[in-house]
Amino acid sequence: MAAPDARRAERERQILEAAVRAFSRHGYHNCTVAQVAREAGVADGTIYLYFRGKEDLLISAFRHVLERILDELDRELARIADPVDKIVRLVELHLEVMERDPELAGFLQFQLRQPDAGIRRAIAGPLRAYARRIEAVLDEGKAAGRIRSDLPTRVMRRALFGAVDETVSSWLLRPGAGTLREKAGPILDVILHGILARRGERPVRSRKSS
Amino acid sequence: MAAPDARRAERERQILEAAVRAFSRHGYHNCTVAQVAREAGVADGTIYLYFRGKEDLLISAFRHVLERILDELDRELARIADPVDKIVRLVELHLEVMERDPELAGFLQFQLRQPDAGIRRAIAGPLRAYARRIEAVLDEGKAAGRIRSDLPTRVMRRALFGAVDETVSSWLLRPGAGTLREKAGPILDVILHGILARRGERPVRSRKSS
Amino acid sequence: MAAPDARRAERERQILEAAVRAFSRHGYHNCTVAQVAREAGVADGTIYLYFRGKEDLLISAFRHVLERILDELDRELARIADPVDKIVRLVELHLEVMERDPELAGFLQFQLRQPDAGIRRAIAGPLRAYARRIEAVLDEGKAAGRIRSDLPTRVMRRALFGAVDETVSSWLLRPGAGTLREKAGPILDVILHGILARRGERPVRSRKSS
Amino acid sequence: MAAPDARRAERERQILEAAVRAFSRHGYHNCTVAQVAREAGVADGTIYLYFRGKEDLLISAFRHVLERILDELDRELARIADPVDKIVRLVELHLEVMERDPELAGFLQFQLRQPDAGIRRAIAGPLRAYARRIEAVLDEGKAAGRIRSDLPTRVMRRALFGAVDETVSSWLLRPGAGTLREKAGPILDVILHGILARRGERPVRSRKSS
DNA sequence: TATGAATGAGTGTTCATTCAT
DNA sequence: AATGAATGAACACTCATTCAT
Repeated sequence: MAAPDARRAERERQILEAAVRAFSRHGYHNCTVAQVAREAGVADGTIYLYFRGKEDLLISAFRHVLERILDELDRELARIADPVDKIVRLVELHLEVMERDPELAGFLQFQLRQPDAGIRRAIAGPLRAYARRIEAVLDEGKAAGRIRSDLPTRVMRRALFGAVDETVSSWLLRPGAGTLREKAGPILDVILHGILARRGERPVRSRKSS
Repeated sequence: MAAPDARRAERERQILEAAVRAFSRHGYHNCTVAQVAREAGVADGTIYLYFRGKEDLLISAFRHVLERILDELDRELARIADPVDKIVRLVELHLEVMERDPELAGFLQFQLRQPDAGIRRAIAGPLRAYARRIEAVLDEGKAAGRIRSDLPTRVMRRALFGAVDETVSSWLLRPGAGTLREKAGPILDVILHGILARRGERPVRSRKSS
Repeated sequence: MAAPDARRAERERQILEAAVRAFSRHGYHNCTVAQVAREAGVADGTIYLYFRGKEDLLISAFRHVLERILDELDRELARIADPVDKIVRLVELHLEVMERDPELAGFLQFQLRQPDAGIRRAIAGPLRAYARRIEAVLDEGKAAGRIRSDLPTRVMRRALFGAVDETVSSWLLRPGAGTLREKAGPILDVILHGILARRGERPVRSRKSS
Repeated sequence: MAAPDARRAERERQILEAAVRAFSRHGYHNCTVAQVAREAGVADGTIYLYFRGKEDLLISAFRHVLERILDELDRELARIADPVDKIVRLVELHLEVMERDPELAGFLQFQLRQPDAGIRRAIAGPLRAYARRIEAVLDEGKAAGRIRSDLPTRVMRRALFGAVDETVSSWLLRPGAGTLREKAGPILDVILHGILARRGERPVRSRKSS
């Protein structure tokens, strides 16, 4: 029946998920295309029927993975009304996804951070979709009066994402330091309330500007 | 005969600083040892009289660079009494260093983030020295009652570093988005005071635990 | 059911002529079987129902092309009585064929001259049929007392063919150097009468020498 | 001593001559760079210290070989006064060179005739130097009144070269058909005097022009 | 008969590293 | 100590050919 497209899509998925595993396991640069092919159970040449090359494989794998994460994220956030609860859930989900599949985490956290400028740029595009999700939630919070509106959304987003991202990286480097899920609360506490002790706090100001 | 060790140290420094420039410019993987040698003004083989190989060059360059940054940081922080002011200065200095030398920034921000597990581990060691500086300041703040003591120092450190790090990365990828220095205030504001609107805020709680 | 053999022959011709075009355009080695298939409007695999492989395709294409050229040659020569006129016509026709279809010319002149020994040998067979035509005409001339009989026919054939062949190659490499047809007269003059000055010609002097 | 340049030149020659042998033996396309390296007694990578790549190797080898042939040709021709004798000697030498070193002959006759347009063009340049030698001798003959001046030099050159070239090719394809040297006389006879029987010859004219 | 997706063998080239000078 | 010529292992990618449909 009319399933050649489905067949093709299935094959593509099979290769992409093999790529995530193989890249995560051996490291993008040390991983040969042949290893990805073997992991996917196809011949070397077959890879090139679906992707332009190794780099395209990396970028496509990222897009594939991100798509599924965004889907899950959107589904989850749709169920939640309160903007702050959404932020909470977003952070939790981020950590859950990483903890659930460490190979995926290694892929996203390390293999994707390629020093190569071309790859970085190609990654940046899709990544912005995730950034927009975060900013949308923050803006929603601002509109609802739950999030400070005297700060640029982008600054808050970078702080939030940076904090979570750094946490995941640390966790991957030091296995056995507890679960990742349990870090959600404290991180959120820092981002939501700040680290300053409540009483006697004085305004912070950049001391010099030159 | 006067100072053979000094001579050697000078040569070493010369090569390391060439490595930072060369790696930053071409990318670690695309940069050949010959390019580093040319940049340093020595022969290819000479590199191997000072370093075990390309990887050692990357790691040593990082250590060299970090050492100088830590020296400057320590000098600066020694002048400041207030723990919160120290945090402020730490963030400012981090951003200043990056802005002052974009080649150094590219090196630290991109070339150093190698997917290779071995490199990552080797980088992690020296990096902990920087982490310890941050944590020391935070602990000082806790002791002085200026920083919340109901949160693990490490969590705060990760949030602070992650936020700053993410900001630097973003800035490098989008040139012309203002100076880096001017981002210090807002980031600190987020980390110190949090992003929640002040009045009517209710406790944040993780909604589900499964 | 009507004419399965005719159908097959037609398909074969269609592929062979596509091969001539494709090989000529891209060069035998740079031309993929898939390109020939596309040019012929058939699937890649279909090629292999008609030919053993790429090399067989080249050789068969040559045979196909040569056959038609020989047919035309035979028809033309049959009309001519005088052996020398036959030689003249042979050269003219050779040049006409090449000029008429530059893609065919490129195929015969360049793509066929494969350094591969196996191909060279396979080409040599059919080519001998052309050589025999030339030699037949020369022998006819000898018998009629129009052509010198103190020289081996084969030597004359090689000189004649070599001169014409070299002329075609030169012409293909320098487009815009006149028509190919107009070269027939001078070449024939050389081959028929030689290059030696006949009698008491006086010295001609090149007007400039630099 | 000051012999680094000499050392380099020697190495280069060593590789080029290995390339001629290897290309001739296996065929340019079937010959791997590794085979050339082995033949030259150097490592694969060393080839690339002296040449840009496989194609450059082919072209450089041709230039190298041609240079030596031209040197020998010039030395020989310098000794001869009579222009026609020069032509005779040129043809003899061409055949001698080929016969003397069949591997060189195979290289020049087959491996160099690459269907690849880029290579063809690169070969054409140096080859013109040989063409100019032939034309110079012909012009000399014209000036001395020994060679017909009613024919374009280029036409004569193409006929002469084509005839000799075709002879060499034939000889390489049919070993055991006598020596190459002995073909010089007959070929020259054809080119110098033509193939027409002397008596009763009538003017040759192109019969039709459409 | 025809298709075209899949195969996997084959190779030019780079570059980190070594070592004779 | 310094050089830089030489090394050779490693790898992405192409494409002729096959075969299940």
